[in-house]
Amino acid sequence: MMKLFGLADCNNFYCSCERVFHPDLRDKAVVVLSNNDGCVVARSEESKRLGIKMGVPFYQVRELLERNGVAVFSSNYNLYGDMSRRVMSMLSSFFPKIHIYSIDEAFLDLSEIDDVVSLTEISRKAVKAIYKGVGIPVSLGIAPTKTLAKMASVYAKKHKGYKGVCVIDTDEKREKALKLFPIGDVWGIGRKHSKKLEYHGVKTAWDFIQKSEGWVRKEMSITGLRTWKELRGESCIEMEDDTYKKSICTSRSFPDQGLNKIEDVEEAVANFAAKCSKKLREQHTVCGSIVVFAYTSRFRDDMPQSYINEIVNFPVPTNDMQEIVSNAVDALRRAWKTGTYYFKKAGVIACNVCEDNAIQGNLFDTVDRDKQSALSKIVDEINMRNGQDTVRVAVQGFSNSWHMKNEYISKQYTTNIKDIIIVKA
DNA sequence: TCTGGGGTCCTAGGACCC
DNA sequence: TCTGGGGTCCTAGGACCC
Repeated sequence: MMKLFGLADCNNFYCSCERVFHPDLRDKAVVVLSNNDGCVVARSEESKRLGIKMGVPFYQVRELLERNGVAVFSSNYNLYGDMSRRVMSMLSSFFPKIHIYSIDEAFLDLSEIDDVVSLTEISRKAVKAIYKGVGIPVSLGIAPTKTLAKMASVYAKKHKGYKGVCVIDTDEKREKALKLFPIGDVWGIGRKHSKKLEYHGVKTAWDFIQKSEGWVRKEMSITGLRTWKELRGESCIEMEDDTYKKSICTSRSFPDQGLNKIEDVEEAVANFAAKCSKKLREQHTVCGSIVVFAYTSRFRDDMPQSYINEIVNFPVPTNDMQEIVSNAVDALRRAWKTGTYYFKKAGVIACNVCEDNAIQGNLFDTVDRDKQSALSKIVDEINMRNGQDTVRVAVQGFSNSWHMKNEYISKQYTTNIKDIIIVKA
């Protein structure tokens, strides 16, 4: 009996989400833009064929998109998050142990299953059911290691004949798959390593595993070696336990030229800090410190540059909104330099995150913790019932100067009652 | 003119100690 | 002040992922 991993990957996820609510776009070119409509972050197959690259700035391809009648959407994370939850919940009804890896991917623990034939059948059933139930096409790869399962999912997506499921369970299949797989597409091999490997004559994943263990260790450190071993069929990356995030970041770019007034940046930072505290509470953790950062556009060498990076250490780890927000704003004020700078991006990072049941008391701690955490909890509840940010700390403000631009946003079909779709009889 | 957001892990090098 | 080995801890930066 062979231990196997599965990887379920939603095809062109954001585009597929938009298509669910625009069935007329099912075979048309679609792209989804990042926040502020800055870059292209998702492309349908048709858009990829037009030569639109991942991450390209929107303004550089705007004309090409218009000329080809490509449907353009601003990113709608409420919608994608909700669709993701639906896909994951259906997946876990077919496979008992899954680990959600990203908004559109999940690893499956298939160690209990020893019959590959029935496994393939179940997997095809799952793919079919998710498409029927949620409307999202999913590709499923199955193999003895996570890296190979990722590779298998790419084949499952590329070749219709697989019916959404590709299994690499023998050495012959593995060799064939590796020989056809470009080294830069391997999970764990990024741009830098791929360039270096190509320089050394490595074009495919197969070429890579012909290199010696010592060479790989020396040139690519132990992470590269892990990828090498996984491609050879030796599993090194196990299923993770569901744990909490070790750092939590909330940040945004500001539209147009950016913000130069401290009040505006303060307001943004206050909101980022509040959001961080909420994320901390949601995963039942506290943070020992935060970093407040803000910087000007690196693309504008004609304008003065500034980089703020201010750390706050808390006497006792906290997830309290009031405490995190006021400290973040103080830190920004402390680090603010005189002069005119247009800040293009800012954010708050919560660091030294640990579980909230393990807080160590501190002699100099003066805040009433129980009272504060009760307050935060009430704030979260009210916001959940009545919509985001119903209750806020004063400095979070209501001005609109730092908010995002999203000209092409679709509606909140699944999460906002006002936008519920109307079915015609 | 307009260039995303949120993570993890590893390593090298500096500070500091004996 | 210079010389020297060896250890730990921290941080910045790099590389990767989606």
